Amino acid sequence: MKTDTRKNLFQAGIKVFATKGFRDATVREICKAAGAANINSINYYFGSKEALYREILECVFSQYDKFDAGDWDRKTPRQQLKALIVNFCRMLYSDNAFASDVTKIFVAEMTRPSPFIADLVDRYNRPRVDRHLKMFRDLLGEHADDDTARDCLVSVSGQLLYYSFAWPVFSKLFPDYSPDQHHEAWAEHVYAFTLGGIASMKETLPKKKGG
Amino acid sequence: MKTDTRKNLFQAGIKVFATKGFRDATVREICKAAGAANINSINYYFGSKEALYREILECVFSQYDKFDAGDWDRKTPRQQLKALIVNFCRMLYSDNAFASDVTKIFVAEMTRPSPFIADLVDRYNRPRVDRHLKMFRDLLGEHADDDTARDCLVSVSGQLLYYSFAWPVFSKLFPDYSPDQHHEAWAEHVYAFTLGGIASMKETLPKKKGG
DNA sequence: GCTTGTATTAAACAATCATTTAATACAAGC
DNA sequence: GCTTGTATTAAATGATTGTTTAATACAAGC
Repeated sequence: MKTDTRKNLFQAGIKVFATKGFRDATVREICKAAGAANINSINYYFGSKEALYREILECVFSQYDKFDAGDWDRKTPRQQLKALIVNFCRMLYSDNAFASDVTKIFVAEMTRPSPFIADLVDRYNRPRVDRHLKMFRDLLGEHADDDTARDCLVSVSGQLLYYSFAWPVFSKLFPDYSPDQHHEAWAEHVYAFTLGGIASMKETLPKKKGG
Repeated sequence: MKTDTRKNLFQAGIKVFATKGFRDATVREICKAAGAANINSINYYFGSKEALYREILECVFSQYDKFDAGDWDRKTPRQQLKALIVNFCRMLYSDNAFASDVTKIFVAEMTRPSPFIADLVDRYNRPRVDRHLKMFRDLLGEHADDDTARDCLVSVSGQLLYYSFAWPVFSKLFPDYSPDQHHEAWAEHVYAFTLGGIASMKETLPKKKGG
C-alpha cells in the first residue's frame, strides 16, 4: 500500500467537489475522506487545491467521450440519433455514484465556469458537436441549413440535460419520479419527440430558403 | 434620500450574488457596490448575509410569475403553448441586465439549492406546472396520460432553459450566436419543434393504452 | 551504518470572512 | 436644550480557510 494516497485523494476530491462545489469543499474534508489524517496531502501531491480540481475536471470532461465513441460511421443518421440519446441517458441517469458525481461537477462548471473550461470544451466537446451537427443536417434532408441543425442540436441537448440541471426543482414537483429508474423510457420519449420535431422543422425549411 | 440604503443593498446584492454566487459574494463587496462604505450595513438592514439572500430569492422566484400570468383561460391550448414559449424566451433572453442577473441566481439555485427552495417551489412553481400539465394533456388529445404530459413538459422546459444553463459551453462552441439577439427566432423554433414532438407522441399514445 | 530521498504527520502562518460591539451623527419629540 | 431612536461609520472579534514550514518515519543505496 505504498502510494494509494494520491489516488484516494483524487477519488475523495471528486466526491467532495461534487457535493459541495469547488469553493465550499475544504482541503481538510477531502483529506479526511481520503483517509489521510493531515491537511497537507493535497498540496504535497497536487500542488494546490485548484490543481487537484483541474486534474479532476480533465477526468470529468474526458468521461463524456465514452458515450458516443462506438461505430458512428457505420450507422444511419437515425441510428446515430437513437444511440446518442440512449447512451447519453444511460451515462447521465443510470444509478451510479461516480457518474452522478461527474455530472454534478460538470453542471457546476456550466453554471459558473472555471478558467480551464475553454480549453476543455475545445478538446472534448467540439469534436462531438461537429459530428452531431452533421447528423442533424443529414436528418433534416436536402434543404438543411446550419442554423436549423444547430437549433435541433440545442433542442435535443436541452431535453437530455434537463434532469441534470433542474433536479432540485423537478424532484420537489414530481417526488415519485426518478430518472434513475426511468432513463430508458425517457430516452424513448426524447427519441420519438425529437423525430417529430425534426419532421416539423423539415416542413419549414423549403419556405425558409424561398423567403 | 433617507433610506435608499436598504434598497441599494438589495439591488447590489442581486448583481453580486449573480456574478459570484452566494459563497463567493462578500458582504464587503455588496456594501461597496451599494455605495455604503462600511461592511456592517447588511447585518443592520437584513440581519445577515443569508437573510439578504433569502429576500433576493423571493424576488427571483416571484419574477417568473410575470411571464405567464396573462389571460390564460381565454386561449386555446396551442395559443397557450405559443404564449408560454414566447414569453419565457423574452423573459430569459431579452437583453436586460436585471433579467440576466435573476436568471443566473435561479440557475445557481438549481445547481446547488439552498434550504429555502422547497418552499419557493411550492409557492411559485407548482401552480404554473399544474397549469402547464393540463395544457399538455389538452394538446395530446383523448388518449393523453399524466406521464406523457410530464415528459412533454420536460421536453419543452429543457429546450427553453438550455441557454440559461449551458451558456458557458455553448458560447465557446458557437461564438457568433447570442440568444439575446435571436430569442424570437429561437421561440419560433421551439414552438414548431414542440408541435412536431407532440404530434409524434400522440401517435404512440393509443398503443401505450393497448399495451 | 550512514546518507539520501520520499511519505506522512504535526504545527504554525497569514489571509479572509461574517458578525459583533462600540462610537458617532443627527433629526424628531417634548 | 435635552433625550430618544435611528442611520452610519469604525474597529474589534472569532472562526475558518489554503498554504507553508518543521518534524518524523522509513526504506533503498552505497
